[in-house]
Amino acid sequence: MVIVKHTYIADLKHKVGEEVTLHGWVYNKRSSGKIWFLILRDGTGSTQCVVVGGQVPDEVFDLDGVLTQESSVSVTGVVKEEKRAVGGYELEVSDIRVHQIAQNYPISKKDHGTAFLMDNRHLWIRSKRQNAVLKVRAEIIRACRDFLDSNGFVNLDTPIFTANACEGTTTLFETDYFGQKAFLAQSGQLYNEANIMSFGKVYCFGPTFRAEKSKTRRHLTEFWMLEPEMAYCDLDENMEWAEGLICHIVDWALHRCKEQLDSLERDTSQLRKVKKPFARVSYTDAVEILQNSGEGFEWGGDFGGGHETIISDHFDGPVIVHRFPAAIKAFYMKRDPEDERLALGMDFLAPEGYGEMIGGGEREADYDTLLRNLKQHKLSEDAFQWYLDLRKYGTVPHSGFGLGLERTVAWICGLSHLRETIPFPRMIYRLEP
RNA sequence: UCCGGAGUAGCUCAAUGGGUAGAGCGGGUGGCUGUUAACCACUAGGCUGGGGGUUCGAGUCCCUCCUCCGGAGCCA
Repeated sequence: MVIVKHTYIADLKHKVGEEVTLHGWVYNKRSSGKIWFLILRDGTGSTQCVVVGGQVPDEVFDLDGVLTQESSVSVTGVVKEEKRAVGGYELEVSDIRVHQIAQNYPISKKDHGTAFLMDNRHLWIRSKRQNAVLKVRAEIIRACRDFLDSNGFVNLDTPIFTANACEGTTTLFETDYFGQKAFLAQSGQLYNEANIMSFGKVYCFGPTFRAEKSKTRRHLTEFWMLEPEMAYCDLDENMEWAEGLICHIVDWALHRCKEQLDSLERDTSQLRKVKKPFARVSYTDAVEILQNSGEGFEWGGDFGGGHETIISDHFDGPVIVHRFPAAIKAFYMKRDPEDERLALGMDFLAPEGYGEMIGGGEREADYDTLLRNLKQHKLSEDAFQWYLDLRKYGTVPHSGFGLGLERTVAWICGLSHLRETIPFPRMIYRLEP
């Protein structure tokens, strides 16, 4: 069913010669005495509206001196093809209806600092650039769901209030749950592992919370994570799913977000190079790459952002790193049967220095081994009783991963900071607006 | 928590070796019939982040606190 309530700026090219009414906000205004120009934006784009003295009632013409940036107006006029207008079309105004005159809009047409813009995030999202980024975000979400939905995955969302830490290591936000301690979820994975035993392939997609006091452009305290989980799936197949998902996202964005990526001046040649199969490198070989590049890196450590960049630059494209030292990975990761020191984990590193987008791996499916790992990590056996149950009643090899949505948006859009990839970012020093 | 950097008009930034705080944008007033972050003229707007110190004199030098930005660690 299609509901058409009114005309949008994006549709003007199909309305040449017709009289339409646009509903939007004043983006800019230029006056030249007996003629003035109103740049209107409506969320789908912006267009120039021309107001000519003598061709409209005086009270409409006099709005030149009244309208301010971001005032809300409905503009009626005939659509005209016009080379002089940005976008190629303009509206010959016959009437303007004012909804409200905006007062002292704080964001001007000139440059602003990020601190000021973040304080005015509720207004900043109206800008063309933020509109483009957030549109790409919405399309990437569609791409993720489209890929999984059309590949037999069932979307089952997992709780945000949880009683326990999933990995024990990272800091969690604590809340009061009717007198009991509760934590905000940092992953839905453990619940996904229960769900796959009913549905085979599932995914959850929602906000997750990390109370780490990270202070970098690559971290938010609240971010969205897509987490697929598959029964009867080993590490190799897991990597193929991750690869397929990334390719689908990139493809989708290149086709459906052309206009947005153009306006963000994203060089898409790098994105076009993202093709299957991705390079795969073991942790051990990656360490060798680091050492050969002159980094004093020792086997057993975790990669930092700089290390990831060196590794992905070495492959000039996307790369999946696999089989990490078990000591630096979570208790639920399956050990490599060929080398007990290793865990069957994998990270997907995006090119151009964007680093880790995906982290995941094959899960430990054996009851006794999992119990031993729990104890080694000094986690409470009681709290994980239900999780251990999954290994008692028809356990199977299974794998999954988590994709950081905001990091993916930043990479696709070519942004240097995650704060622009979500409407209202939450960071260590940013809880408002 | 550690290491850098920055706080001056509503916003973005200037201010030579301490010596009367300026510009652009935005606001206000006026002008202009095709403007493209339009332009031109005039105009209002300041406890230089807070506190203390040195000095005849501090935006500038010293101490201290606060806030923000970038990076490290941790991670998606």
